[in-house]
Amino acid sequence: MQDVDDAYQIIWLTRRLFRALAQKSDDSLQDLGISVADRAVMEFLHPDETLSVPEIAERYQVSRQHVQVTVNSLSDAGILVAKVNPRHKRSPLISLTEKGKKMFRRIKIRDTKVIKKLFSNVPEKDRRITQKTLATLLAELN
Amino acid sequence: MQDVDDAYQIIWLTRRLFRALAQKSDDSLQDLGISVADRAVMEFLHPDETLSVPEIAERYQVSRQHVQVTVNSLSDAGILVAKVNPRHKRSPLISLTEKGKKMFRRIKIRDTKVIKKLFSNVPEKDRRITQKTLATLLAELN
DNA sequence: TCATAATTGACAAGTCAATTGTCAAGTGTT
DNA sequence: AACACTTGACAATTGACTTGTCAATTATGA
Repeated sequence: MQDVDDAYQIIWLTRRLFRALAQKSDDSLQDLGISVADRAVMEFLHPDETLSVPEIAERYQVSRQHVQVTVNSLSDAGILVAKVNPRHKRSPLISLTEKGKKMFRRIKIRDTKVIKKLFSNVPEKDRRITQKTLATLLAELN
Repeated sequence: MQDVDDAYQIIWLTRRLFRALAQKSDDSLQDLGISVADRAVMEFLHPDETLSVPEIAERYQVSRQHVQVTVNSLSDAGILVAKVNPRHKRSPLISLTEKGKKMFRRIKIRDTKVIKKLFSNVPEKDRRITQKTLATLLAELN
């Protein structure tokens, strides 16, 4: 079973890592008053994407209702704007406001610092292979 | 920023993969009537570990209250037993019953099949590197 | 073109893994 | 014996989702 062993470990580590990362991410976003889910939505729109809610949901692979809620709350906070969608009166196009862009830039700068430190012991080649492996697994699952 | 790019991707993929795996895991465990959290606890006890609830919590890196709840429900289901702990009257030692062991063996066999298929396009060397990288990252976070 | 099907926003309720807090019983330490 | 820690039980809460339903809008295909 040697050959399945690493595979098992990878799956287990994914679970653990996810939780540890979510924790860290949460802490880091707390002072900005946004959640991990908010951040994810912002990522899809940064810097200049213009998408409808269902489009974001599709890329995020999450229910449109869920995205709707976070988009609404980010709009209330002045982080996103809805512009009229010529193709659909009921489904406006969402994008980041200036405030939203500035905020996301700040988030990314902070993240980059943390990530650099986090990966300081992982050689470039290993990063590439890991990235490729995880991407393969995700593709396989879909 | 090329050097941070793979790192970003790895983190993002971890999120996605986690959700996809949880989904899959959930489906696969459904007919046995156990949850992903239940499965995780069983894993710590399989095949012959004997641990108190706080000990499981520590290894799982999760609150003892959370473990307590799942241990209680698995005990009710006859999957775990509590034996008197000579060192602590209030904190019994938990282990798998025969039924629990049999169930976990079944789960593992199923998982192995799925995992083999899932990793069929990932060469052994890449698995090793990925496993090592994720372990490094997790260690770094703790 | 007109009926029917699909998409969408809003709202509601629920799920799942997990957390935090509190209490009382049990333990260990000085 | 006094005090601080550990533990199980119970309760409330959170965050990131899901599913379901309704009514408005848009797309389609006979």
